[in-house]
Amino acid sequence: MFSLQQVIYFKTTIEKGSINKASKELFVSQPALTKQLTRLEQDLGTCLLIRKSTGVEPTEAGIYFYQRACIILEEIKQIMKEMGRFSFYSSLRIGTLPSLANDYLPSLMDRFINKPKNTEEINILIRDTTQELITLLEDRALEIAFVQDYDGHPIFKSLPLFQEQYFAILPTSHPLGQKQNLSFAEVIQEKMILHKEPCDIRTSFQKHCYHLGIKPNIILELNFNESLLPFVAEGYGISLIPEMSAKNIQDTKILVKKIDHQPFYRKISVVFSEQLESVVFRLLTGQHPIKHG
Amino acid sequence: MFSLQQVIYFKTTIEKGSINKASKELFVSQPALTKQLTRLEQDLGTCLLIRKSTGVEPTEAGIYFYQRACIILEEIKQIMKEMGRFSFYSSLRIGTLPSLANDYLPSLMDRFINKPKNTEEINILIRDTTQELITLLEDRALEIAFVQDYDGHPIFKSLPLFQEQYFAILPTSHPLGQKQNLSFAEVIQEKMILHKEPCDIRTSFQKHCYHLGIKPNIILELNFNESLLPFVAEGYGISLIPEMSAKNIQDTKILVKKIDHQPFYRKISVVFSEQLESVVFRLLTGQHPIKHG
DNA sequence: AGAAGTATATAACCAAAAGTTATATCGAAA
DNA sequence: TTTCGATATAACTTTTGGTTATATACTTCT
Repeated sequence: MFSLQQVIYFKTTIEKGSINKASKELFVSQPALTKQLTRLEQDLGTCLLIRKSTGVEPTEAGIYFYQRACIILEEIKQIMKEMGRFSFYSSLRIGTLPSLANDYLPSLMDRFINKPKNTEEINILIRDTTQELITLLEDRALEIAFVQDYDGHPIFKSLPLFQEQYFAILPTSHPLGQKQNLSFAEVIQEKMILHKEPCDIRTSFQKHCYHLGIKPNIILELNFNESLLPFVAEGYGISLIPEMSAKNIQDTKILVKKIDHQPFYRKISVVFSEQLESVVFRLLTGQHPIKHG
Repeated sequence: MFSLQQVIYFKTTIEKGSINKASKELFVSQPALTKQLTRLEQDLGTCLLIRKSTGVEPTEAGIYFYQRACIILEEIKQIMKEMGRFSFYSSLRIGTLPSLANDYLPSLMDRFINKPKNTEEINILIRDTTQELITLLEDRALEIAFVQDYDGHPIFKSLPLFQEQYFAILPTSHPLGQKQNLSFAEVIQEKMILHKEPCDIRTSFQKHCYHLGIKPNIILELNFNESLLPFVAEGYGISLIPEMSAKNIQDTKILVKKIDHQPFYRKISVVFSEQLESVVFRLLTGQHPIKHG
């Protein structure tokens, strides 16, 4: 009997029109995918794909199987979701980045917890980097993680939540303080203060700079337990923080400026193991699925 | 993601009401089944089965999943069948027992081959025992086998075709020749001639005797390349042959007698690999599925 | 109550399946 | 032709599913 995994592999391959591309999407190597597709064809006793040097296209049998497979997979997805209401996860461990822990996450939690029958015990764990949170998920020390700039994982599901821009923070005395808004180009010509690796802001900042072909001028690198703010306030240089965190800055020695042109932003996603899809759904919408029977 | 196999395992377990019983039906060990069921529960994030010392019963979630699973599995079965019309099996290797090779199988073949578009090349292979045929299936030297007294296999599908009685053959001079019909009890008190192991007739004959608590009196054991008939004709003893073969006996020195009470019979089945279900369907019904598109 | 009989769970181990990297092959386009 | 993008194959490793042996727990029978 063929496996569901093979069917998913096949579906993706058809949709991408290429074993190569599909293997990337599926987070497996191209030979692994080739092998599974061959096995599926053997199991069904038919040829499903015509292999060309430009990619693959389905045979008549392939088209037929694809159509049926899509329906089945859709049904299964549905069942998985439905099963969520019987979930035995009575306590939830949620991980988050520090910047989301103050406002965003608590507001979600409120809606979630106040619903009747949601008697789950919820533990919130804060970690400085996306990487750390993913590792905790992998170790099953977490069920759900709120992370940034996430680009997929072989075993977890994810849902993009929102984007937000980074803001520049500078000392009040700084010449750029005169301007209403700044551009990214202006910002990176200044002396920058950033945290050392691993650091999500730093990673995406460097990616952004590389993309624009500019080399930033980092003059100070802090450990994660040190706050950027005092160094900026003291005039060592300028730095970047997410909009959310920017809103909370009270320090009168620091100016917060929006970056207008070539905006530099982060994407927030929620990542979770497959069987928790329905719990995440509830968390995000505040809806409680009806229990039947 | 859970696998289809796990779903099949779960379905069987529910239907049998016992992991133990289901494991026998599925041809796997009880711990293997236990493990897969546990994994399925983990994958779905729910408890599906209540384990008792009398067996298992489904939880609310289990009942729900069972219902959905049945539908999905039915659909998949359907798809497998449908895929058969694209099958790349253009030549078929069919194995059979000698007793079926003369009349029964050729009559099937005629109907099959004469259908238009059935241009398959068909090879018939004759082997003396069911065991040999199953081994050839396992080695993929055959696609389909016609066997007797078959009781399931972990990887092949099968379909019972018909039953037929064994007849007694005796020398014309034999005292029992007077009677119209014989009983099994009468037969086994006589001196018996049988083929040596492995031999399907012998195996089921001994099982039947054991079941009735009688010990047969075997006075002569032949190799498979030797025919029973001359020995019976010469009066060494009596023997048993299937009805089909009995009908073909011309020898005037041999009498064929039906066994009336405690009838002793064999079950003929066709065994085949999963993806050939639709071909077997065609073979047995003479119908040719319509090709679409 | 104690013993026997079922049923499921766990442990240790083994074989088969699925994954990986490195490399070959093949056709299309430059 | 050469290069590039795509699939196939080979050799190897890891993971999964399977096996036997054994433990544990609940009925049932004497």
